[in-house]
Amino acid sequence: MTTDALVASLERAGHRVTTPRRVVAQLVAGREGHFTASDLVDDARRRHTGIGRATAFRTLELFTELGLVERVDLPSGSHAYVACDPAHHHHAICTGCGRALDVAESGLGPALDGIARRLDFQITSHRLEVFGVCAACRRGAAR
Amino acid sequence: MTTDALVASLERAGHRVTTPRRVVAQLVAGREGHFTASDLVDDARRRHTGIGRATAFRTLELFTELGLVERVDLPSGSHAYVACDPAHHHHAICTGCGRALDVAESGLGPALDGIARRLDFQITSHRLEVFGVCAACRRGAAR
DNA sequence: ATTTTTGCAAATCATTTGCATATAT
DNA sequence: ATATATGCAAATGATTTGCAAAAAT
Repeated sequence: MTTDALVASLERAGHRVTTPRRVVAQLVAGREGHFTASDLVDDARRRHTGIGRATAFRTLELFTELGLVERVDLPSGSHAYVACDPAHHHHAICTGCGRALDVAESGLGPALDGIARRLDFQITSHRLEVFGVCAACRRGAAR
Repeated sequence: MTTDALVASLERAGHRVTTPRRVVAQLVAGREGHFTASDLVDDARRRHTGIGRATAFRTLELFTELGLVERVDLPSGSHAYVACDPAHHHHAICTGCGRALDVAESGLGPALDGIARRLDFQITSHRLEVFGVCAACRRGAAR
């Protein structure tokens, strides 16, 4: 996800393109793995952007609404964000490098159908988070 | 999950069985749906148990470690707990009544295998949360 | 006796909000 | 011009921690 793509989406959705939002977009685009809101705030301060805490949170919230960023809950219980494609999907989060790989939806359908049927439960939404080690980290770790 | 079962598990795991822990066990056992730690603290105060905030959090953490209670992340992003069987499983959370139904693991395996293969990702754990409306609430709502 | 647990109050975090000012349209 | 967005600092909420006193083994 590039800075430009983030900014373009903002504009397309009718939000104002401001300098602070550009900066946050840049910080988000520059991230590899997942990060917390506070990570981003620290990042902003460290780089002497004049971005305030509130703006960082608000912009992150906005990006989340637009589906440009997704909020994930780590096993530790803390909240993190990852940049992502607007299409619906899930993430496989590598515990080695923190990167999030996109998981295509396919494959889950039958399992969800089974659950719905067995429990007589009408599913309206679901969330799958997969944790593990990515190929690169497996190779790296074996070094 | 009964108070006794919770207390018995505590004992079995070599933790001291204290009055505050009994009380928290009772409060947990008395809950129907999911609840936050703060809910429990309020509950404790309302009933004039002498339980402090810290104890409530610590006991909840202990129960979680023992697998007697599970921490779930609601779509809102807030943390909640549900009493549950120690066996590994997931929950289907009803947005109507807040109750959590147990989801047997079966059915997810193939989907996870597919994900692991497609992404070349070694899965170590995963979390599935399903949200929707249970049969009782559907009937109730249709009343 | 000894170790674990408790309650309290204070500390720490994360996140949100009010509001006057600044900025994008 | 006007609506929207910003920064600040203060408010809020959730959770954790230090520590002396209390309770369980």
